[in-house]
Amino acid sequence: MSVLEILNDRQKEAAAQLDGPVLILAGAGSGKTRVLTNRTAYMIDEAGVSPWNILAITFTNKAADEMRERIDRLVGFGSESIWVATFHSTCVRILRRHIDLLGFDNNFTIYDPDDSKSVMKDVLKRLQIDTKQYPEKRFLNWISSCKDELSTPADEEEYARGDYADELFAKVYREYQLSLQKNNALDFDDLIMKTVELFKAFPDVLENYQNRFLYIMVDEYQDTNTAQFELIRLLAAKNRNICVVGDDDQSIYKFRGANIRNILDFEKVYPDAKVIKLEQNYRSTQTILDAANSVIKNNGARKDKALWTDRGEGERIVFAQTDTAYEEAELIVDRICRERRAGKSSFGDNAVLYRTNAQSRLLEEKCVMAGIPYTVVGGVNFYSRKEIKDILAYLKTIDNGRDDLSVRRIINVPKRGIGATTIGKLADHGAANDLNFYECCKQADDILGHNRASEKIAEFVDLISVFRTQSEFISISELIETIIKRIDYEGMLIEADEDEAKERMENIGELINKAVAYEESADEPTLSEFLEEVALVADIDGVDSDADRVMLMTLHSAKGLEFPNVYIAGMEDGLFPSYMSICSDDPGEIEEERRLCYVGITRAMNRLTLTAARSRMTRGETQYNAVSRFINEIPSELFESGYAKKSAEKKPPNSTGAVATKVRPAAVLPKHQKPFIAKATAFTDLKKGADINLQTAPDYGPGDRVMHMKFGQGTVLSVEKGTRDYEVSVEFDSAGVKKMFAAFAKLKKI
DNA sequence: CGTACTAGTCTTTTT
DNA sequence: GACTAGTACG
Repeated sequence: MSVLEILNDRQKEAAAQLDGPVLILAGAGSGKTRVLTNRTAYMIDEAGVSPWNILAITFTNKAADEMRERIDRLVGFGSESIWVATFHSTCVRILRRHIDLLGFDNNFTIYDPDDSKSVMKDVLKRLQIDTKQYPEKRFLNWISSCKDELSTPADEEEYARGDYADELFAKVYREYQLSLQKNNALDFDDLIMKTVELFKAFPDVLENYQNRFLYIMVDEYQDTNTAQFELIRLLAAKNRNICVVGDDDQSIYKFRGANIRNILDFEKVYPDAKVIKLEQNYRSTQTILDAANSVIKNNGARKDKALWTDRGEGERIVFAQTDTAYEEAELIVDRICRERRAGKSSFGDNAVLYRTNAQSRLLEEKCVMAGIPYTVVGGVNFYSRKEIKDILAYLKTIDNGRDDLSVRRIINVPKRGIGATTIGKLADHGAANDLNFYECCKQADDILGHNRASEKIAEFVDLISVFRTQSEFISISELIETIIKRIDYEGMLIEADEDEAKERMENIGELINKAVAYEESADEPTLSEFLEEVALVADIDGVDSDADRVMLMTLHSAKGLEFPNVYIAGMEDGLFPSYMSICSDDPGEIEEERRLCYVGITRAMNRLTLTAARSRMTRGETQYNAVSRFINEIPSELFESGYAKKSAEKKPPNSTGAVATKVRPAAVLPKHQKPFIAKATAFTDLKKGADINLQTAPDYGPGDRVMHMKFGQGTVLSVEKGTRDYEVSVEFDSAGVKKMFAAFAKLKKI
């Protein structure tokens, strides 16, 4: 049976059209991932395309992993040699090989926004620019937009001509780039821009990739920016087999440079493009779709679409307004508990979505009080935690001594008696003699004279060189453990704050787990590659959608996901749509918020609950907000009666009968928990398939008690033989049921 | 050189 | 209200 068999006619058409440019306009819930995966399977199994010639680009690692897994289940073999990756990791992969052509070292480091900020501070200080008048953020945002648009410092200088402010910006941009280059570092935006630069400057390199990627697919095309558009255009220029999938109504990343014209004008750029619309929605009830459609139709320029479903009317939408944000959180938590007690849903069926991360706090508090297991997506990124950044700075220093930022971060962590004066002297010397900071440390004796300070520096240099030597012989996880022990990081944490220390050490434990997982999944694990994977992790990537937990996240993070029950909190004018968008002169800003609302509504499969509070605390001040205009855009007959009253206490009528509310579609998300980032496998080729080293069977079996580093004690439920490893399912006493690979989990029988 | 306090910022969303 | 960066002082 053909892999296309299970698709509907439109989907089939989209999947079977392999040659030439293809634009798939895929409405929310119309099965676009299914089309992409089955299209790929069709290429390999039925059209004789080599997996090696396929490139699939997504925005998040999570999406990439899911796509690979689903393809894997469809094709017999070879899926591991498809290049499935995010824009950023694709570019890193290419730059690692060729960036020396642009004057960088191939083992460059990737700076996160935090690092970029430090560099910017330094630049502004050097140029003696008053940060009160011109805050760093403004420069950084502006530089980021330049890079999204592929504009170089030279372009900006040219453009500025005479205007003082513009010239200042251009000068800062130039200085900032020089600083990065000196540190042998790239920021996130550079990854895309430099790759385009590389392809334009070295056509032979580009051709090499054009010859490899005969078939290119891009997911979430509505969110591409100019640089990404150009990257794809270049790669596809020779063979023109480019298939893009997206939904202009779900374009929600304009603030990050996404250009909605990329999808709206696809047919202008590729006049011979085949355009296919997927309009049948398999996710939501008619009521939910009606609500989504009635909101989005208030937007101007959009591709005409009419989503429909045969799932029936379903339950009405609930709207509830409370007096305070506190009560709002209570109401939501209350409903979730009640539903669950009534056997109508499990915790994992529910997601609470909101506009701003700050809203998560109250919801979290209420969940804790009610004893509800929950997961917050986003907020403070795991990798921006202090302890993680410290350890990573050690690793970066060991890996690439040219990264001044990392060296300076750890030179006095833990305290070694090396102060700001000493660091300043070394940094000045470095700037004057064009040396990087670590080199100056090595020559501290000459620079500072032989004294206490230079002795301390020498000790530090020794320490790093010992680690460097060790790193040649031991694994990354062992290296981390060695560092922790050698510098007594735990002791340092305990001294700083005993209560916090435990949690911080647990986070480091988690980092070690991730290092182990990486080493297991990579062909030839290297420290550089590990560091780059870690740099490109998104909040949503590590989320396990199968755990029975309520999910709390921003509307942005929710894109691409679906849940039986969705709550959208904070439906208030000034919060959602945001105050900024309401005040803006550009009506496009409200339209973007409306698309965000559309995304939120269409996440719901069976039931949608919208809530608002009359007052809430923002920045320590109480604000009184009106009900969101988006609520008024939904026809009142779609709401359950009792709308706008204190409908909290009112029992929802569940007599609609048309739709069974307990149905949990099988297609939600892949089953097994991903061992961290599987991106490394994205680039392995067929060699690996031939050389499968199956783990030896674990020494435990169903019923045995085992111990896990992070989750503590638990009971083994099952042990299944997978393709590369044994997949173990364990019920932990405190953490619930987890599925994991035996090799990564390092379970100990007890 | 290290600590403790203060002032300022943040809150729109993120690879 | 929380966190951070910068400053003054021991």
